[in-house]
Amino acid sequence: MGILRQVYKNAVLTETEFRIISDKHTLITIPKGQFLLSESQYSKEYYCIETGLLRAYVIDFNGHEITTNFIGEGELAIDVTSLFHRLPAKENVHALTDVKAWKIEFDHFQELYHQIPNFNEWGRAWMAQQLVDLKEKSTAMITRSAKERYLQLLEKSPQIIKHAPLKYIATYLGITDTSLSRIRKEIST
Amino acid sequence: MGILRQVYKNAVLTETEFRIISDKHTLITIPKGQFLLSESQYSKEYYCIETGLLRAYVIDFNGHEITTNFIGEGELAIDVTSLFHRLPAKENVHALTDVKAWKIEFDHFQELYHQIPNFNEWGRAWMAQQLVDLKEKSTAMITRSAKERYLQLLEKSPQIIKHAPLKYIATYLGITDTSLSRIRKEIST
DNA sequence: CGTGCACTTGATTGAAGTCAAGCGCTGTGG
DNA sequence: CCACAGCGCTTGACTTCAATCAAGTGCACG
Repeated sequence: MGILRQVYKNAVLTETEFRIISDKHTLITIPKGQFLLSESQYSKEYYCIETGLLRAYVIDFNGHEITTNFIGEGELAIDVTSLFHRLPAKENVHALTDVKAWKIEFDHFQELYHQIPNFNEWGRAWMAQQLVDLKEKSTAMITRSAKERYLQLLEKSPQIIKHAPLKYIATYLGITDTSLSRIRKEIST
Repeated sequence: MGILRQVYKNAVLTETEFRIISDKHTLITIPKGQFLLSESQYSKEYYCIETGLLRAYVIDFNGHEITTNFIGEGELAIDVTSLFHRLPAKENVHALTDVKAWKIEFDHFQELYHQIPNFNEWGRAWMAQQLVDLKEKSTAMITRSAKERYLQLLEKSPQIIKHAPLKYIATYLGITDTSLSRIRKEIST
């Protein structure tokens, strides 16, 4: 409830519109370890995270998992391609902790999207923001050392460092778990 | 003209709708070297490229240019953040060759976006595709060697390798011009 | 109690960066 | 018309960051 206000806070909505939107969301719980989405499945909904932490990852060409994203409170667990392009998902999403989340069906989302112009605007703004974030991560990969990227993540999202296992954080940062372990050692001194 | 059909080919439009949309575009020419957009400016339009090649880049924290994108025929030169969030641009965009492009004002785009639902859908699909492409580039940065990334670019976009100077391609691939020169040498044997 | 998982640590290797010099164009001004 | 400055690219010598391989520790859990 509170979290939905936060998720949609950048949407310019009347109280009635917000009610219409939030009524389409249902609260669910996801036990630690469970998958919200697996590769090659079709995604039919997205989730606004109320509490807990999730991880999205892909399998690379030699079978290694690469963490592409962590999804925490107030963020959306969504596979944009699968949902909007109606294609099989390339990503896997699973819960790193027990999770409470508000689920919304794509069909409902689609109705609201066409019915409420400011919800439509919100959707575009959200996508634009995703692009910005990803671009920033990309340039950081080029211009920053592994240690700097770790420190940046630590500052920006301490709850990830706190709750996610080292090996998942390592592939998110684009390094091996060995290197991340050494970085931590170096920092703690 | 032809290129606009290509740009909007994934939009489900009636002939009339397509006409309404393409009428809002005006053909312009951009001489080699000229900037379409500079850092800290506000972007008020976007461009569908008819012919030629452009480069987008950012300046990193120690003053180096990092190429974030090349934009060629049938692609869009656009700063999503600046245009949609009405914020100063973080990117610079300039022409690597003489360029012909169809320009459209954001205000016109915005009208069409609200007036033609399938144009709206097209916009969302385009953004979703941008996200996919950027994610792919990100994971390639982690999982592929510099040489592999270069070969991938060579295969997918030979016109970039052909027309862009080595130093621009290097920062796009996340390496130095020295390294790219060595990679080329190695490949040519 | 032992098997597996998360993480650490050491030794070595390797990919790419840095610094610096040099080559071949092009373009411009004396 | 030549001189030389600047740019785009190459090459060599050396360094460095992170990967790899391998062993070891501590802890959770069946």
